[in-house]
Amino acid sequence: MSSSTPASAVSRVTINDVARQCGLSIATVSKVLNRRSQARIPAPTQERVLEVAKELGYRPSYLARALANQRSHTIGVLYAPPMALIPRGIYESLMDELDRVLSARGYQLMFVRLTDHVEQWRQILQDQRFDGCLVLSGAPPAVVEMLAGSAMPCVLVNLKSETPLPSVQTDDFDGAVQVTRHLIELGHQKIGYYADVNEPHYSAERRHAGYCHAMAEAGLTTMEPFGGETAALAERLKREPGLVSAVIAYQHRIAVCLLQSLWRQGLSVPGDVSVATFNNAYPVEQTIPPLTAVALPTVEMGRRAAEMLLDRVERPGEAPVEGVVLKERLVVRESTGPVRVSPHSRRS
Amino acid sequence: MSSSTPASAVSRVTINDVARQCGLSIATVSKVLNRRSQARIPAPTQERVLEVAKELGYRPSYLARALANQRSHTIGVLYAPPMALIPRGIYESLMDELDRVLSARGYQLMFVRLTDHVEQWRQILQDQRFDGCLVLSGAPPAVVEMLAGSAMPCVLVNLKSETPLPSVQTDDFDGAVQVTRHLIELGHQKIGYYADVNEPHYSAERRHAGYCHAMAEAGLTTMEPFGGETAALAERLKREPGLVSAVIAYQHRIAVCLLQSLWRQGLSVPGDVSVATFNNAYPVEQTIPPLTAVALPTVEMGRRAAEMLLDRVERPGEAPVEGVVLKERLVVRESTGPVRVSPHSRRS
DNA sequence: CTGAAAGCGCTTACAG
DNA sequence: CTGAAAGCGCTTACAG
Repeated sequence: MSSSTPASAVSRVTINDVARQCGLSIATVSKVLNRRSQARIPAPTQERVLEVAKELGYRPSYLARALANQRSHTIGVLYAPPMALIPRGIYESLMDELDRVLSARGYQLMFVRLTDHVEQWRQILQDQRFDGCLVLSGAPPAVVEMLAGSAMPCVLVNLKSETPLPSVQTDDFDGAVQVTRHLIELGHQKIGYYADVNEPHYSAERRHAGYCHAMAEAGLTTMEPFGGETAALAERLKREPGLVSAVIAYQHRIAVCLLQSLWRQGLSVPGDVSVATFNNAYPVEQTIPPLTAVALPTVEMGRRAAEMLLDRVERPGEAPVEGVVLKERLVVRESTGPVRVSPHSRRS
Repeated sequence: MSSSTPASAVSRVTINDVARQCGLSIATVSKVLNRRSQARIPAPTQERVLEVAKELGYRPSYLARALANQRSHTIGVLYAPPMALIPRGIYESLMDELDRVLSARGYQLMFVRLTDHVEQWRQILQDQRFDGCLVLSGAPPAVVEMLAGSAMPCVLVNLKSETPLPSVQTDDFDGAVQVTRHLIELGHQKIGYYADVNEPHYSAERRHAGYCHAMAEAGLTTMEPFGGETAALAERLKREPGLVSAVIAYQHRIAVCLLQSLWRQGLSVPGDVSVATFNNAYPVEQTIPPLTAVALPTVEMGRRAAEMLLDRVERPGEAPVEGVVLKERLVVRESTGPVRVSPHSRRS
């Protein structure tokens, strides 16, 4: 086998082989295989083509077909490391739904890592391999700008941009209001908010704003958000028992860490302090105790993003730029409970 | 804009535009752009081509290039749902490394869900879009068979097959021996093994065999593996305090559940029972207490798999079928501790 | 050093 | 109803 012949191309059967075997032209074979209704081809001919194609194990070349059609039926999914290849948590089910919807309509997903090497992805985004693309949160502004200036249909997923591009976002303000009200209803008055300093995502300010809104609405005083390491926060909560009786953590990963840090300090949840968070993603159900969390509508996000994108791909220029904002839903578990009269005085 | 013109194709600049602008043929432009060393093209000509290409924003078409070269520089990653789109835990860093190595060598990854709809993926695997593929554990035997019968270069990742195909696996037997010995050194004698009934993976028997081996080696009696729900197991451990002083769980997810179930029963870890597991993946470091776990060499798995595949893609027919088996490494944390003389008699 | 031409494997007006 | 031919955008012997 010569090194210039890819193994995958060995003795490949093409449309020519099928045509020859049938004694027909490739044009006719193509029409039969693509079920062009306007070309009325007699049933017997059709059957023969189908039969021969099957017999020969003919598979149309994706590359040739895409080139001729000027359409690849491939959608790019753009994401930025250091996020893991597939961003953790919420994206699992979102991706699954995206893939489900798109593959049902004949499209394939291709993932693109947005590395520092700008030329690499810029190339990929412009080399005709995608019919459209989905941009996940975390993508650098340069990507969004480039797409805004190009004709490539795209939808931003869980991402906000200055440039007007279609997007699917979540109502984090409302989610934050929901979880804060939940704590207030449990009798909490001193409720802290634990921000994630590493997160430039749009939800950061919306969640904090929602928390502030719900607190003000109930006539409660908002505190300066906590930050830094969970260990330091837990230690402080231990030292200052009356500081807060509940903490809302910006997202599930830091909430999980916080539970561990509180455990190390001997503080019980929700006995000494209630903990609630955002993102109803693994492992919030398996923590000790299970975490009360605001669930993002991940499946719906995936579905809407996929549909919006396909609309643009299949009817370019028709769909207006729209920003969909989906509601979140509170899932109450055991990490939040009624406030105690005397905050962990027992222990301290 | 006509609906027959994809938005992404609008006013696309091709090699013809560049050639015309330069007053050269497309052949020459192609040579310059591909840096064909044998064709000695004068520096001034080269510069002009490069300049014009840049000025026009020319990007070679992936489809045309791949079709002409009979090489797509795209690698398929085959995985099976119900596994999440990206299988959880260990695959995050494995995928990241795969992608890193492959993209450094000019290849892109494309993910393919192996759904029930067999024709769909069979099509994709044979339509010339991939130069090779990686098959992740969980893929149905039908996929492996098909690949074994085709000329497509492929490597099985963390997957065992009847058919002789190149693969990267882990030494789960040895990993199990390591963790069992660790518990034995801590003084444990009654060590249980908690199997995952839903897991047909090859590691299942190897891990159990390694456990049996280490137990026998120390002259200890192996018990029948536990199974079923973690809640039931925890309840049983509560009822029968002397049953075991340590449990090895088949994988991290069930270990995380087990910790929660033990907590519900009021059993302390490692005070009442030590817990160890496999897969040093999120969230084993954040659990209460942090889990002792056998780490799979995920980064090395990714690297080896990528390299083995590229060898086959770039020099077809040369590389022999090989099965690489990589060592695992024990990471000791707080969920395992010395055996207690009187097993949680305090409580029961 | 450069280019005309064939080829990669399809699709699609268009003409018969 | 069927097929010759042009076209999708490249690469690569081959000839000059």
